[in-house]
Amino acid sequence: MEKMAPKERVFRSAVYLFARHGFAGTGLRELAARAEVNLAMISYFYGSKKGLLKEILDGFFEQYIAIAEKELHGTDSLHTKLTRFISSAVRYFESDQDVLLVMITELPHDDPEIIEYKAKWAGKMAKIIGKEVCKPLAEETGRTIPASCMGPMLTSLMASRFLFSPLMKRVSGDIENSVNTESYIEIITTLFLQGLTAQE
Amino acid sequence: MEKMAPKERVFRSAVYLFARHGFAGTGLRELAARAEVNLAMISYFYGSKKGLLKEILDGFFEQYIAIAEKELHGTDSLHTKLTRFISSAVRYFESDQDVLLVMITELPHDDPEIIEYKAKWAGKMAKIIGKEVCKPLAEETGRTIPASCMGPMLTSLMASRFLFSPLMKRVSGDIENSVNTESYIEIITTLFLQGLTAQE
DNA sequence: GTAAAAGTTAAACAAACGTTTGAATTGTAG
DNA sequence: CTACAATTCAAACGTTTGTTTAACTTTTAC
Repeated sequence: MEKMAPKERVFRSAVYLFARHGFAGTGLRELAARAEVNLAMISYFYGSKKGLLKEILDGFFEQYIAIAEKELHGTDSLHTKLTRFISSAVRYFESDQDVLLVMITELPHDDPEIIEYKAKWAGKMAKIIGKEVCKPLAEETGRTIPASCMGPMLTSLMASRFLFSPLMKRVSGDIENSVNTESYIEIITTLFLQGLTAQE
Repeated sequence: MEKMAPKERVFRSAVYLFARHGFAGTGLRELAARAEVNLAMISYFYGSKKGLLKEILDGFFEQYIAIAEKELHGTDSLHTKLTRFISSAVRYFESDQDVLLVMITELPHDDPEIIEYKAKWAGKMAKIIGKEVCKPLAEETGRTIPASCMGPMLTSLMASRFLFSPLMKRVSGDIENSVNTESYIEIITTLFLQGLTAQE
């Protein structure tokens, strides 16, 4: 932490604290202390507390959508593409667990300054899912599931491990030891693929 | 709202506001105003702001676990029991969407006063899932998925619709019209059942 | 070397925070 | 009617909140 630039120290400390105390529950003085930075530097770097949150959310969605575009686009089979996407997305979630938690916990909140931001990204994601997943799926199996349903299902399922892990660590030892990331990816991949393509 | 008792007005207003602004983001004066109650009544009824949150979370977990115990227990097949559970749980989530959102958004936060509460309930739930879902599944298919992984997957999947709905409403019209609850239940039921019992 | 820019600081701002107090009001038994 | 308990109230408590100001230091550029 000492070798980082002050602006990045603030960013990382914010991610850490927002994930654990929530955005509104984190004070800027606590944040400044953890980042070892003067209080005024936060406003100097990010304009405001909400500006800092926006930058965190922007970073997450940018990467998440980049992964979706990269792994879901192309001429491969839906099965192959979804397998690739889930693997990449879960690995990214794991590498940035705190950012993921900030995104999820702030997802339903209706702050007018933040909500347009989230809606913009969600719309972008829905468009990709609709084109690359829902449409091919409908052609293959006849099942029409709208992107506004498919996207949340996929994201929630992939995030479930990390959303609950702070609690699960406390209830039954370290969760990391019970199911590693490889197994987790395999579980939800077969769950999703077999579940979607199954006819009843 | 006018015909309710003041204590319940406070409770419902708290659920409404916590779901939209977050727990830490909601001020007691704003809450008192919405509940049409004097500020001091909140402390009078619930002791403290955190006491109010505890009561909300308690109410959710109590009902959620009651549903799990009722629908998952018994001699029916795993398939039948899971179908029943998902149907009941999703319906409950829908009837109490705001409470569900409060629970999810407060899930990762590590307030020492609240965290034991959540861990207690999570442990109870994990025990039920382990006994009624994971064990039968292992006997049927040979797949061993620990409850600390299965529980979060199930809950997240069932909650996905409601976690994202505040955003999805804004991005593509009313989500309620695109996939109704019946279809949603059917989608995630077959997704989960076919996905779990599938051999690769 | 000097001037402009970028970075950093302590101090202060009004506003909002959760909580408490003690008096006033209302409801309930005896 | 009286007395006791439950409820409601306005007011104030001391903190903490996010943000801004103006002075100061360091870095950058010519």
